[in-house]
This record gives sequence, C-alpha cells and structure tokens, in this order.
Amino acid sequence: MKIGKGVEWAAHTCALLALLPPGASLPGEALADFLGVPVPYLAKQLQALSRAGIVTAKRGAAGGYRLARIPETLSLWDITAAIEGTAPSFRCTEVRRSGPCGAPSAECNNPCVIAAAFYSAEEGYREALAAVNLTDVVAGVAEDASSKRKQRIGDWIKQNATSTA
Amino acid sequence: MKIGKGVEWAAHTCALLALLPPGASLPGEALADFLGVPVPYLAKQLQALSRAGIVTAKRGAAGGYRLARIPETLSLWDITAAIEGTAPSFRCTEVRRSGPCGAPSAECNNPCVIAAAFYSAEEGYREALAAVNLTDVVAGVAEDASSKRKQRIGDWIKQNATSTA
DNA sequence: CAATAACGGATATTATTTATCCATAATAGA
DNA sequence: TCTATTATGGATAAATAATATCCGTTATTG
Repeated sequence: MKIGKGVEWAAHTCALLALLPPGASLPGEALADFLGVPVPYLAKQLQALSRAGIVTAKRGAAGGYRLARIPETLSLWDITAAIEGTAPSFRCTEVRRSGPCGAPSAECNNPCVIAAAFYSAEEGYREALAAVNLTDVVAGVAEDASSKRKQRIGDWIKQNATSTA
Repeated sequence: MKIGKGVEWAAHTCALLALLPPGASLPGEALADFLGVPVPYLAKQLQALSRAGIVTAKRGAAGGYRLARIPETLSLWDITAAIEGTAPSFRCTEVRRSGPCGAPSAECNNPCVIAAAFYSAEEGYREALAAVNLTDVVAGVAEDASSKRKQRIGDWIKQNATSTA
C-alpha cells in the first residue's frame, strides 16, 4: 500500500497557496522551485488539482495558480482524492466465485466480507484525512517555523506572486 | 494507493484454513486450486504467511499449511502486514527542508504536520483491520453461503486435507 | 503583437507488481 | 533406505504502474 509523492507535493503546494494574499497567484515554475521538485511533474499534479476544483489556474502573463476555495473548506482528503483518485485501495477480484466451490451469483448479493472490512477501514481513513483542513496544516507549519523563516517565506511570496490589476 | 491482490488471496486462504479440523493441513496446490489462482504465486504469499507466523508449513508427503494460531487471534491486519509489510503508505520526503525557504534541521524535530496527519489516519486504518479477526470473517462467509455450498466445501476439505497419523 | 503560462497529449524511464521456474531440503510412507 | 511428495529460496521474466519529461496549442496580459 503506497501513496505517490504527488500527494505530498500537492499538499505542500496548497499549504503555500493558502498564504497568498487575495487575488494573487503563483506560477507553476515558482511553486516547483519553492518545493525543490521537478517543474514538469509538479505541473501535472497542478493540473489534477485544477480539474478537481481545488486550485484555479489562470493562463497567460501574470497567470498561475491560487486556491479555488477558502482553506477551511479544503481537506487533505480532497487533495489526496484529486491526485490519487477515489478508487478503493483494496480491489476485490471476487475470489469467492471461482474455484471448485465457487459461490453462485445468488449468494453474492452482499459484498464479500473481506472486501467489506477493507472498504470500511478505508472509509475511516478518508474521514480522518477529511477532518484535517488547510487551515490546520498552515497553523501546524507556522508553529514549527521560526519567525525569521516565516518572514523569508513572506518575502519570497511577494517576489514571486503575480497579481492582475 | 493500492493493495496487492496477494492480500485478498491470503485472506481467503486463511479463511479456508480456519475450517480445517485440528491437525489437518492443505497443500499449496490444493489451496490455489480452491481459490482459482496461479499456484506458484500463491506459494509466494504462503511463504510470507509462514515467515510471519500466521500459518505453519509442513514439508514432504502429507505436508501443507495450517493456521499457526487460533482464528480469534488472527486479524486482517496481521495478514495484510505479512503480505504488504508495515511500511507507512505515505512516504514523507521532507519537502519542507528543501527549496529557497527550506526549514533548517532545528525546526524539524516534530514530524511534518502533513505527514503526521497521514500517519494518524493510517493508524486508524490498521486498527480497523486489526479489529476484524478470522472468526468474524468465517462467520460472515458462512452467513452468505447456502447450506449446500457449505457441505460442498466440507467435502472438498475432506478430500484434499492431509493429516499426519 | 509579443511574451508569458497553463493545458493536453504523447512519450520515455524507472519501480513495483505479478507470475513463473528450478534446484534444494525436508517429510511420510513403503 | 528409497521414493514420492511438498515447502523453501533464489533467480528471472513479463506486465503494469509510478515517475518524469517534452511539445504543440490555447488563453491572457500589456
């Protein structure tokens, strides 16, 4: 069971975008630079976030990305789902139907108990991530950061953010 | 986020082994036949279960596999951990340390809040799976199965189980 | 019109998963 | 002890998914 690193990048990206002043955007290249990750691959993740309605992309000069909603309404599950999709991690291949003692269709109306247990566990996982919103993340990051570093981040944002007049 | 099908197979295998009378075993080939899955690959999963102390393997004529513990003490998490390992699904690459505003080591004593949220969610996932033991699984399967099919399974076990005198 | 920047599609590269094979070791029974 | 049986471990191959990059197109600003 594994989660791609795109999720980590997307989460950090959103946490950064949450710091932007209203109306400002950050280009994909600047975001990749800030995180220290490859530009074209992060661009892919940003596209996914855009399609999912988590960020708003603006093309052209002075374009870039900004959050599409207020941080309170964006959870880590939203981000994870946008990048990884919502397919269940446990894929039931209906083993119970095959083999010499396979169950007929009539006995397979309920989901297989094994699959059901995994689905249920995963639902809890989703809910736990859904309970963490970007405001929580930003607050947590701010708690660890020195005031000096917070200011450096603020300066970097001022230098790199684009803003339509 | 994805779980290999080995977990599904292993879970069904253990559910079947739970039906064995005391002292009886089932060879890997018979198990693969019962599930309708490829023999050599299931053998690999069985080895993992054996190493994890979930099943006991006996070589040689009249050998095979049986549960190493009573079903009550074997959970779906035990099986999942044996096949997939216990590495966390979210792999934190410490993005916060890199880039132009990367955090110095002194500010990274606590785990990154993003990683912490994923770890915590995953702990809940593990606990949910750990709460489902093989007895629950067997009971659930039995509930869906017709008495005719249950008897066929019993007959198949009688025919294929090996037992040391 | 020129410069900028996201978008979508195609493609390459690298891991991981899935699957198989074989030589070896252990066991039961004749 | 001999033979048939069965798990073990290692090596390997094939298929699939994750990671990463490139480019032509489209939209936007000034």
